Amino acid sequence: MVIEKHKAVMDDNYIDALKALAEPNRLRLFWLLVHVDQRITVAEAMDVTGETQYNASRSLKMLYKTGLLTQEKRGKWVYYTLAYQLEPHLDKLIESVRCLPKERFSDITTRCKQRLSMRVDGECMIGANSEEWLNLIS
Amino acid sequence: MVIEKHKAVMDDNYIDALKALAEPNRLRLFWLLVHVDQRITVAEAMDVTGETQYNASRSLKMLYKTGLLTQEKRGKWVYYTLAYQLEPHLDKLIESVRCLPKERFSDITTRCKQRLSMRVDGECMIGANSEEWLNLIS
DNA sequence: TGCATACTTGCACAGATGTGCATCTGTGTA
DNA sequence: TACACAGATGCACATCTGTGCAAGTATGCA
Repeated sequence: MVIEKHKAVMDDNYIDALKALAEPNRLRLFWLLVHVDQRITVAEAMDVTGETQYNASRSLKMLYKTGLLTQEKRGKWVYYTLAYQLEPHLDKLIESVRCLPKERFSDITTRCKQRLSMRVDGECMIGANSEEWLNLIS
Repeated sequence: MVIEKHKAVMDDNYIDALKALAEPNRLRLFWLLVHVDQRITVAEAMDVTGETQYNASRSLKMLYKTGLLTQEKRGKWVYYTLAYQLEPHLDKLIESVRCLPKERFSDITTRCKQRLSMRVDGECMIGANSEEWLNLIS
């Protein structure tokens, strides 16, 4: 029974990772984190993806819980980053996402670069839906 | 708009593959097809996994529709086989499944070998839940 | 041609999942 | 200490998904 439970837990982790990625918005967000090679805050994710605060927060949190992302709290900001040195099957899963055609995500890539350009010394300073951001993308 | 639609279709294919694998029973079945290096019929899948005819059929069909499996009809039997030479992101996805710890699937592996031993000249000859099969595993 | 068998599919229902709204927690700042 | 803001979470509801049941399709055999 203990073994059964252990198996179930291990299974669930991988299953949960697949489920987390099997949703277009989360896949886009994760693809971004795979390619941008940068930590990102919830507020930045909101601006880049155009999602609500709820969705951005939940999406990042979900990916974090599966082990695909790491979390780092800095003051009132929370940075999420692509995890490294994972188990082989999770590493391969990330590789799979990395291989997705870039053309699908060209819009999100541009917006992300714009948003990151608003950082100061590599730190996020401005919240979501700010005047500065709206001017930048208009 | 045409581009939008094209993007959606391409996305959906990968998304559907992730969804198809994000279900424990289908993941087990697919893992088996990745490792057994053999085509398999719905009836054999039923015996090996213990699933109903409905589930075995639907699971294989779903995996087939995502492109992860190929289908070959031979008389009244339908063989499903792992697909090769796929797009990079799908290939990596299969690699990911291949990397899953074998211990989780030791039971299903044993049963599959037993079931395949009932073949004649490499062909499936006996349906699901047969006397011969029930004797073999008892 | 009639029947058994292998597989697929439509239907109904229970459980899981995504989303908007509102609220709550935690942190920085005046 | 009071307030503003980043982020997390509970609730209600619509949608999606897995499953059992039963009927339908297709193939082989007598």
